[in-house]
Amino acid sequence: MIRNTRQRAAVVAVFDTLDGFHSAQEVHARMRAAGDSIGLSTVYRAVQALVDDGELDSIRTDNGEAIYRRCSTTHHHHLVCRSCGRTVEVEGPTVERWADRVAGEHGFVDVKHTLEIFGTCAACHRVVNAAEPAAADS
Amino acid sequence: MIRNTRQRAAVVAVFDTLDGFHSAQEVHARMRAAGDSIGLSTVYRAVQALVDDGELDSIRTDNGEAIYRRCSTTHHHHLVCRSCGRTVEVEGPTVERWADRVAGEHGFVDVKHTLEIFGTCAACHRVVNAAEPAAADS
DNA sequence: ACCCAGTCGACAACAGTTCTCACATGGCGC
DNA sequence: GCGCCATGTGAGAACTGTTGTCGACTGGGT
Repeated sequence: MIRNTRQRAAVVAVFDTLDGFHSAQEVHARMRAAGDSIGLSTVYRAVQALVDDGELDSIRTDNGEAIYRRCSTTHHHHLVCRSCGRTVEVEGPTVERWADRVAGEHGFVDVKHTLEIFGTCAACHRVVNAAEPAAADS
Repeated sequence: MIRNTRQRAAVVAVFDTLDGFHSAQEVHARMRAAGDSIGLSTVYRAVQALVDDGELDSIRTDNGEAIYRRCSTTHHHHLVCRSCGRTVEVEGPTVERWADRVAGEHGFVDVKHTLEIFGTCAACHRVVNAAEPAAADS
């Protein structure tokens, strides 16, 4: 039997107030910061249960950390500055359709995708150029 | 300067004889099994160097392990079956253009992106359906 | 041959995740 | 409402994959 505990509800509540992907550790830190006493293990367990239930979506970051998000939130992607980390959320119906179509053509069902765009934002690009005025290396 | 060492060549050689994705640890084990004395750190370093050079392609498995494979240099994306791991390489000029355009609109330069499509391939979907003929759970 | 920067490899350190186990508690029968 | 007990909790240990450290080694330019 699955019990309805304070902690599990709290984890759900956190994801309700957040948009986008967040790691289990981040959620745990947030709850602790908010004065909510909860164990890290419990966050992991709750998050996994939620993924099992299909209420959360999980992917892995580049460094192997698992991040989760509420499924129902609007689907979007991230445009991340590789220098300062600034993130812009972008939507792309074009991409969604393309991904679904391509997957379908290969007989795949229940399709999800992850797309992250990395670049250097205008501000950081200026800085880099200033630091290396004439990049005539080697 | 990048030196041409026995170990680095050996790692490349291993990937030449393998198809599909393989973890650094697996490559290390394989080399050791083949009587090739090499350190785990060295395998990691070699593999990362190869990824930097664009000679290997890396993604993360579901449990956070990094896996690599020899990769054609042409830019493409992966359509991965979340059940059996079967991978199809797909290309999408549409997506490339979309990503560049969106990034440009936000002032980002030197843009790269990662896109992975996950789904259940036709074969695995049949198996799942067979295993749960009438999903009247609870 | 000599030099030395780049490399190697055993091992330690580290981060994220999972496991353990004693204790707490939700929910059911009463 | 009360008690039982299966289930959940939480602190910390353990585990796993990866990265860092550091003394020894070596490829290759001179």
